[in-house]
Amino acid sequence: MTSAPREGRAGQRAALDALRAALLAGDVVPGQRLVEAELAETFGVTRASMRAALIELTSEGLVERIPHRGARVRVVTVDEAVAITECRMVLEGLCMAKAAEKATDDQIDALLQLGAQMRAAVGDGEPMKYSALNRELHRMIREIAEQPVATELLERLHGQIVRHQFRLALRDGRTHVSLPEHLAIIDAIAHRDPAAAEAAARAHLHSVIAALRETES
Amino acid sequence: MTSAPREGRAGQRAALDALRAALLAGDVVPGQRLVEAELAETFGVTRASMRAALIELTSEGLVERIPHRGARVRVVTVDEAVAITECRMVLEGLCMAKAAEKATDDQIDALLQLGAQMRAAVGDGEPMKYSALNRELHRMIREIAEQPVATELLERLHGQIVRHQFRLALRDGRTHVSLPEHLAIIDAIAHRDPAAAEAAARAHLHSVIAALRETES
DNA sequence: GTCGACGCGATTGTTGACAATCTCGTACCA
DNA sequence: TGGTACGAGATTGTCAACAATCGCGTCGAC
Repeated sequence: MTSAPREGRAGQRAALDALRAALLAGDVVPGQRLVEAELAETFGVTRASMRAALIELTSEGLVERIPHRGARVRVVTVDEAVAITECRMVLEGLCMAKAAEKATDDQIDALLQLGAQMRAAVGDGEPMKYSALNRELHRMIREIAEQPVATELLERLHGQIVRHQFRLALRDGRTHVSLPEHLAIIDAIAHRDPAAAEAAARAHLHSVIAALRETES
Repeated sequence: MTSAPREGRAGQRAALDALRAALLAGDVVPGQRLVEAELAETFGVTRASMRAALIELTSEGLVERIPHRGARVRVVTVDEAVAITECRMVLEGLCMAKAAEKATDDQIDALLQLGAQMRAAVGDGEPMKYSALNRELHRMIREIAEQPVATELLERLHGQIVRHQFRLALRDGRTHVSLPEHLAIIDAIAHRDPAAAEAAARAHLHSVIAALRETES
């Protein structure tokens, strides 16, 4: 269990990972105040360690810190989520173009297999499984692309909008829109066509942006 | 002067800004050790404040911190600089496309005027002035694009490669390659052509990447 | 009755001291 | 002579107490 508080030892790292996990899992609601002393006791570390963790999470964009007024869970508006997704769009496009250039035959086989699993998950009406496969697909593509900078940026940006992503995934019929877009990406990489891969990535995230905008009624 | 050490007051922010300025200005050589106590005394803040600043600068990618072994100025290899520039390429492309969509007549006038100044600076053989105008151009475009997320990412990435940028700017004839690329970007935005603006941005940074690669002999 | 000043409780920011860990030079041994 | 164990010094990580600041409720004046 990562939630087991370890007294003192490696306090900062423990506090950082524990709080980040809690934020990404949605255990704390956006806008909620994050009082240093309170969190420190919860996670079994000292206030200094928790303070360092909060500073780092602020840099990651998960937490908002105002001088002398404390930290809160950062609230990401729909407009910000759109801006973030626009950045993800071009960065994913870069990764997928590079993946199309670099993919080995084995890696392409793995991608095709993953695509088949995703198709099956949608056919069987298993959105949670589809979502997990989706994450695995993106992770695998980033691994193939070998673009560490883009990978880090994408992971950071992803962390900021997990809440919105989650809400999107719940929408009915979302998987039926998403699936062919992902299959198109896999197809383009399988054909080693960087331009098509980038275009497919952009088309996919354009669709995500449109869906995001629909939620702001 | 921002470099004047203010005792105690707003220690963390002061330490952060002071050290970041020193790193960006190249006052400390890459790989150099950054001892907390030493820096704290230099900048007139406490060790805790300097520690917080180092954590934040680590997240910004300017500093490398190893547990129990201290912090050092991060060294960015040419390969990393290329990867960073690839990311900048797609993000700048996004900004310029958006700028082409959103630019007002006044803003286009300002861009054209800046372009004329840049042309003049190159003609007069003033690379430092050209470099300053260059930065101003990119800043202005980001302002027009109104894409805060991309802007922040670009500034962060830029900070990591100032040293390489600086070395590039010194190369003879670099401005004569760079100028027409920038003028093409301005032209595309002035014509409100997002696709052309993005293509011009990419062409420019492709050229920067090629120049970077040439430096790794 | 409304507006502004004051003070209290809560929370963050800072300080100095202490403990844990690492680096590097030195001595010892095969 | 080469290699390993040891220890001193330096540096980071941790801790608890103290000072500064902020939000908010209360009180008083007009």
